[in-house]
Amino acid sequence: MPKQVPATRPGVRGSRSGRPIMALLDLLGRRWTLRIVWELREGALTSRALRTACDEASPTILQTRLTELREAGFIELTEDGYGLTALGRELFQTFTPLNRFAERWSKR
Amino acid sequence: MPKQVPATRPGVRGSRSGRPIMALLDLLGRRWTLRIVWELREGALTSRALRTACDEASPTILQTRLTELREAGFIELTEDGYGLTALGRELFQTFTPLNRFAERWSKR
DNA sequence: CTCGTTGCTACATTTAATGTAGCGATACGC
DNA sequence: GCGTATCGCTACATTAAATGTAGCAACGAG
Repeated sequence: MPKQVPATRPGVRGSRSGRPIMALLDLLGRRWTLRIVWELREGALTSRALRTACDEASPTILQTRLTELREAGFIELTEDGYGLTALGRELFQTFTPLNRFAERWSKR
Repeated sequence: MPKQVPATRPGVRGSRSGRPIMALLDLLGRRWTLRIVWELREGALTSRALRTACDEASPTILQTRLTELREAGFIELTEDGYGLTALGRELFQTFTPLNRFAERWSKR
């Protein structure tokens, strides 16, 4: 009996509730997803540069996440490499405050 | 050769860069973590109620995440069940805009 | 043609998550 | 006292996901 699987959007769990936030939280709550968006914040990176930026994460999972993020419309492959779409930049900005928060959190 | 493992804070990867945001992104980028914080947004839940809210996620992983989130100082176990700490509520608020964004995203 | 880099994939190994069951502790009514 | 119901939490076998290594085809530069 699959648990989170039956998604209405391919590969995105939690969609069955009809609450988009669940699908989004599920997508972002996969390993490296947040990190990828974060690393692309200042401009496009080639897939290999991105891999380096992501602590040499395995190309397998990086590719998987890149595909998911592309299907979600957050990133795109341009001639400069992978970059955030307008939507992706919007997404990034919604958790920009996280950076400031992380600084305070680390000092707790 | 362990990849993300050598954390300075137990169980939190990405800390070696010294950038707190990496440790935070890593912690939040684990399955169910974001969801748990989300589900506790309106008040404490017992572990079983939380499990129900989280689509019957397995108690094993829920317990793991709850422990991690407690060590991170985001949640605590009170007499009402698990609830967000002051820090946890702060964290939640940093990605509150995500909800509004998710609505727009789902209509793309 | 050769060399280097791109995006991307195969595949075996290792790690994480799932699903089911059940523990001890606490609190109820009986 | 005796059920019995819930709490937080754990054991453990199964299944799914991530890792690490290697290498592909395609393109451009020299």
